[in-house]
Amino acid sequence: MSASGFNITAVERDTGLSKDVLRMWERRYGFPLPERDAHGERVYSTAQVERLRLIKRLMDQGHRPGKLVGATAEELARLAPRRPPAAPAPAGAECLDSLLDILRQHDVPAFQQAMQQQLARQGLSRFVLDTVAPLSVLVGQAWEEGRFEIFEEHLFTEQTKRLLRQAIGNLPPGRGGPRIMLTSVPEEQHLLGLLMAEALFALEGATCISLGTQMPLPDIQRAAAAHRADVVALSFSMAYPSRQIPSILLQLRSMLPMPLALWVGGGATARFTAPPGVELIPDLEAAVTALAAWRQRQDSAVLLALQNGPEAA
Amino acid sequence: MSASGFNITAVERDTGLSKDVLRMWERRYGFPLPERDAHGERVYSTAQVERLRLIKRLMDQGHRPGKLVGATAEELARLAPRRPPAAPAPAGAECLDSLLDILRQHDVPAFQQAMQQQLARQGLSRFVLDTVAPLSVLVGQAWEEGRFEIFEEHLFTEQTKRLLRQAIGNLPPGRGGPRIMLTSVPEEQHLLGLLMAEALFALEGATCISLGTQMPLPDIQRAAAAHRADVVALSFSMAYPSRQIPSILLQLRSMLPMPLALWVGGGATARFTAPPGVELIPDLEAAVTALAAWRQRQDSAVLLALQNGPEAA
DNA sequence: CGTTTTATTTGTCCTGGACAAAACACTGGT
DNA sequence: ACCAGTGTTTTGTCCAGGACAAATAAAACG
Repeated sequence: MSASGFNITAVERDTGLSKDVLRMWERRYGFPLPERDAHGERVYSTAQVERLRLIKRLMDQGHRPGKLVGATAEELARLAPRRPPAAPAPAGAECLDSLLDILRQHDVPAFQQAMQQQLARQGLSRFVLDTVAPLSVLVGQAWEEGRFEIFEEHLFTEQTKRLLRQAIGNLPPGRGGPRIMLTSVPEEQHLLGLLMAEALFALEGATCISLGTQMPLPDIQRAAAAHRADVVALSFSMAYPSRQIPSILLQLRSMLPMPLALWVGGGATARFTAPPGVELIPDLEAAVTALAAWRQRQDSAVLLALQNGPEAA
Repeated sequence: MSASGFNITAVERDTGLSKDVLRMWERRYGFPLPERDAHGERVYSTAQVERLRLIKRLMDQGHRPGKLVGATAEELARLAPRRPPAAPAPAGAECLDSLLDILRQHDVPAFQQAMQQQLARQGLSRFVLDTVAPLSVLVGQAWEEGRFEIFEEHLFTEQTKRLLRQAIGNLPPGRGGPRIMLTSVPEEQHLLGLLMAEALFALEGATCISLGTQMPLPDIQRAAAAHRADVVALSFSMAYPSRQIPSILLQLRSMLPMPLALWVGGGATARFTAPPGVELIPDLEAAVTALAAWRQRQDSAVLLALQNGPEAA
């Protein structure tokens, strides 16, 4: 229908490739070669944007752009993710598939009810680990492969956020453990991962302070001080440009006092190495582990202080 | 602590000013004039970033950059927001002020509890109209005037979203009335207004389908069809560039079948006129009115159909 | 006084050059 | 055969300065 074209800003937004990269590829590889409007500005076709999105996805899986711009059908064959052999979720696969089916039928009440049921059956912890997490991966894959519309993905995200928030709200307000501040950096708007982590942390009795997404670094610093946080937990989704992450973490690390822990999770964690002083949380199980480790460290520190000089307190 | 400098990407991230703008200002106004590293790349100081953030905030209030880069103390005086003379909320002001105070003290449990209490006292409808709506205006103003940090505003938004979603979830699932699909266009990420509207609609027994924010226009079209929506409700926040809104609405209107109503609300509604076939919802009271009007129209249409030819059904 | 026309301000896009960091390919030693 | 070190290619980001259009303010006009 819409024969409309995309300008370079729109393409940057829709593909996650920066303007500089788009122009560079055009210069070096001759793709994409957009039309120009009356004023000489680039106008990308829908097909080009589609293809760029595919290329970006393959790059996120570890391929290199130079190899991707040539050829066309072979890419589909090469679709095999290079980085993670990624064993598909084994257990409860039928159940997840049936949830996907409900989504595809746009039956909101049925989806809500099925999820509620699943939550009641599994309990919040297993529900997060065994249902929400793998389901969100499946939805992401389905969308990337064109089997899902954007609005179906949005619907899943919105309904699931709702459910998780409600479940978290029903927990007794955490008073103990570390004070964990959860947020994400600017340009990173995915909240679902943070909510899943928060659910698990709250279940363990930690005090969670949820600031939503897109917090500028200086504000993270100020917020951590204002809330007397022991831990700052960040999430970087699969889509976030992983190249920029280490420098962001380095900078944030230098802005925060050392005793404050910095935990980083999300789909992007597979694609970079953490600077010193930053703990990588590759998956949700690791989040629980990190929490336990923090507490143990804390306990032994207290013990040590008592041994060395009880009067110091 | 951090004697570190910011590179241009970090400044873009933390201030919201694009690299192009930063270089342009340097060329035109001579500010900011960052140091250069060994390789000739810009290195901004913390003070410069702070100042840029202040300038950005004032610009969002309607000031122009040319006037802001000169002078230093006068800006603090000029802090007065230029856009809205904005009559302050009259009724229940003390209560709102006390909520603001709690926020300023970063006491999350106390805020949650106070809001819960307020909700129980007022009921959902009045709570939305008399507490959440004016409070979000106040928070917005406080942020613009520098009396609130960004993270305080985010905290308010996040906690309030949580509360509203929970309250909506506790309502009986709407089965009747129009089927209302709520979402926003790309670049518009504010959800709170949509949630407030959803709460009111759900209270009236309408069926709400919430897709979250940032839905591309073609997907709105497809989603409306898939969900058999009677109404598409969009929200444009104060911050959205109002110039672009009419053309977006015109385009969307042409994509949707005519019997489907298109309702548009949010802070931006004061600054543009609606194209034909689009209903403007300037505030939340109007949302309830629009719903009642839709139903009445529907009823009389049914009645008319019955009078003219009952067998047509 | 309200509306149209002109001037100024301001942001975004463009080209093409340069360089560093990462990924890869190759070497020689144990 | 495996590993460490070195050279080469790939790839992304930054820079400068020019151009222009969209947004805003100022001026002219009815």
